[in-house]
Amino acid sequence: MPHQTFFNLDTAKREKIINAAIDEFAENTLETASVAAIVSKAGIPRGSFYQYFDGLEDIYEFIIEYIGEKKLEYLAPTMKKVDANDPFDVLRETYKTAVKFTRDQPKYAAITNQVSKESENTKSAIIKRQKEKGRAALEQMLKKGQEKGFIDKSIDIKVATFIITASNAALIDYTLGQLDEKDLDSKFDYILEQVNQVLYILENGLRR
Amino acid sequence: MPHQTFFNLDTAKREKIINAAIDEFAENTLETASVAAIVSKAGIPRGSFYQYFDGLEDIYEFIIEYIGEKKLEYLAPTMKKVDANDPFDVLRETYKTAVKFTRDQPKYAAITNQVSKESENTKSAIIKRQKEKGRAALEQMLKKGQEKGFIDKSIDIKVATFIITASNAALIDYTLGQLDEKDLDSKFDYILEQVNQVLYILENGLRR
Amino acid sequence: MPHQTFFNLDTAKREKIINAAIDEFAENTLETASVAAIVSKAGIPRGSFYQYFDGLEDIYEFIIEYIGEKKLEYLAPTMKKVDANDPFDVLRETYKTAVKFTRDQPKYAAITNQVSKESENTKSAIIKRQKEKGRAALEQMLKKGQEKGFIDKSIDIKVATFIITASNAALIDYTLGQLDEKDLDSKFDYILEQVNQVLYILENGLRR
Amino acid sequence: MPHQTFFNLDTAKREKIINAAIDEFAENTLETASVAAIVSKAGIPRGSFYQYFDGLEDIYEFIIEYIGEKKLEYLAPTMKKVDANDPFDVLRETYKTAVKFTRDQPKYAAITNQVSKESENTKSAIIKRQKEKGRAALEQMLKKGQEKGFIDKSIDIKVATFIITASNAALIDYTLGQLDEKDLDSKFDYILEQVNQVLYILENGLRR
DNA sequence: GATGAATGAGCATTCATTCAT
DNA sequence: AATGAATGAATGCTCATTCAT
Repeated sequence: MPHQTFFNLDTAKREKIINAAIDEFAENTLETASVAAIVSKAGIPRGSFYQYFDGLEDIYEFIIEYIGEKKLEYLAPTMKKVDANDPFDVLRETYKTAVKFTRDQPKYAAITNQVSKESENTKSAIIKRQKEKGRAALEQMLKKGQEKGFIDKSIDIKVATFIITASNAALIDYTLGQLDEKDLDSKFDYILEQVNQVLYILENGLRR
Repeated sequence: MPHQTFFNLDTAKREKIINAAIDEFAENTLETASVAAIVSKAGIPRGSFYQYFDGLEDIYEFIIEYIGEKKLEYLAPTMKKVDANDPFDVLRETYKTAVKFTRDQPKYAAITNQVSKESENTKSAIIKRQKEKGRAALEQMLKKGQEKGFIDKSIDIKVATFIITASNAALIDYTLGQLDEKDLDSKFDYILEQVNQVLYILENGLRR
Repeated sequence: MPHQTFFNLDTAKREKIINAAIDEFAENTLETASVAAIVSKAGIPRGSFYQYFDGLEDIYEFIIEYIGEKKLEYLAPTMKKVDANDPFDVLRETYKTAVKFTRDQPKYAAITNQVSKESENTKSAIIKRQKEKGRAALEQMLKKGQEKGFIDKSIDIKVATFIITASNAALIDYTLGQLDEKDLDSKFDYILEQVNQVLYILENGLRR
Repeated sequence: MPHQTFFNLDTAKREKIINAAIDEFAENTLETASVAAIVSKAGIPRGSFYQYFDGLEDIYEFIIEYIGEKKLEYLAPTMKKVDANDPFDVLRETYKTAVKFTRDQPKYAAITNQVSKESENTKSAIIKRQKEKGRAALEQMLKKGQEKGFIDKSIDIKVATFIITASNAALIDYTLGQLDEKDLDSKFDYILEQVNQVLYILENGLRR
């Protein structure tokens, strides 16, 4: 966890540091990222960095958490609609929102993407928790759908969550790769079309 | 690509080097792996390494290819059965075989697993090709299934391949994490059960 | 020398700082001690430290002097008995008292011990003075013993002081090492026995 | 222990490194010495240093051992004379030789001096061993003297060794301090005079 | 006077790669 | 072709001290 000193900083400076770190972690894993790059991007002295953080891992975990919250905030309104709707419609919309998030915040998505690729048996408690959080939100949604009779009762919701999570992560990764390029808008439509097809299969697979 | 000098080596020495590299890459990504560790494990002089390879990336790509072939050899017999059978039975068996491969050759599987996590827009042509190869084999299988009327005609086979690949990669990752532990056999059965549930959903989703 | 600000502090705070410094210097030399550790142990802000002291060396010298006084207070009553007694009995008792001091105040002794190891040509005036003080007290005692005819007249008292100081410092060091352990009491008796043997030799060497 | 690579170096280079290290350790403790200073003095690249040694501690221990041997070589001829002579004559000569060593090789002596000041309960096995070696040589000498009836039978030789070692170390330290200055020769004579007085006391203390 | 953040020099260490033998 | 030493850039991190509030 960052030291109190970090939270005492004025917002502008804190954001400069956060953005520098996001830049670095969007382009690097924890292993290839460097403190040197972050302090240089943020324009702060090396020593200050260590007054705010324990080290690279510390800021990494902070950023993971920070981005995780942003993504959840982005997706939550959509996912909440499950109470009043067919869960497959909500799922479809959620997928779309996730793809939009990737388009609008590619750096954030790149980091989220890394987390999703982290091995299930990672040592980092924060990454574990973050992965769990994402899964939990989806699981909750599916459970409700099953209770309301939309989803085949014989299906283990944990397994369903597993497949959807995996498919979604793969889609995000695919999207990130595509969106590097320029003709962003046509690509975007094409991706949403693919999303629909993925959902067509999953819906068939799950629906009662 | 390794230099000719590497292929001129007698088999024993070449394998010593290959095994050392496999050991290293099973426990490390390209970024965290080190030439130092490989030459030390292989017991060859540092200079020799550079006489055989251009550098770390060079041997990495060689190993990726090497392992990819091994895995394909392992899976091919199962996948070929598609000509005479219900493709879902074959898919089920293929999943099982993939999980067995993970159990029997955890180092190989760990490396394969890394490849599957490599971003779609990786710069490495070899990794791209390797990922493509795996996908192609599966796609071929599904296409046949669709032609024979087992799979819903309206489904885009590329998308189906996408979901199955993603689900499978996630399963392998999950399996690798579990198989670290001791009560291997009971774990193994449990994993196969999960595989069946995943397949139940996918089958429902795809079958005509 | 500490600034006036330090002496203006209320006793409780001043002692908190002194104790923190004693802790640090008991486990470290000047070179390995750190301001960081002292302020952390004392629970005072970094900036305050520099308002009280010029730096590490400043507080070090203050502590050396502080401890030196404590030790002298501890030993003085014993050493003063020389007026009415055989100086060798007093010397014997002084050695014992020094060993007791080590047992009762191991931190103080550890610091004293460091001073005694400081090179004769140290640059620090305070350490020089402190070493000199200890020597002077002993020299005074021996001189009286020689005047009263207990000590061989042909012996240079400075040289006698030299040997006794060296032997005593070595004994204290030895004692500190032993007293780390648990069976303190039996160790303690053993050490006093060694002290007696050292004194047997010195007495033979010095007595008329 | 230094790596084999270090011993493979040609003598000139190896000695350049040894001398650089001796320079550094003569003026510093292990804590204040730096790899940076050694490589700069030796004129070798930073990386080479780590190809020869594990780190600062490694070269430190090597130097301690190296110097220890040099000193023993220097003193051994003198100490061996004990077989045919009064041990007190030999002790006197040994002290003189030790002082000469200090004058002739002040850097070596400075390092030896540091070792002698190392706490009895040091963690370094090499320092422990080195201290023990010095003690053992002296103890051997005294034991022979006692057997031949020169030394009081009731004296514990270990204790005698203890006092002599302590006195000698203090003398060396004193000598090093004095020899910094210029009028080396007159100082030297003065020191030898002090040595004689120390020995006068010790001889009285020990002789039968 | 109290505070605690800012600063950047300094350190040990690792590493891939080159090069001389 | 084999060898293994040479190289120096790069990294994470600590620290005493200064400075602004």
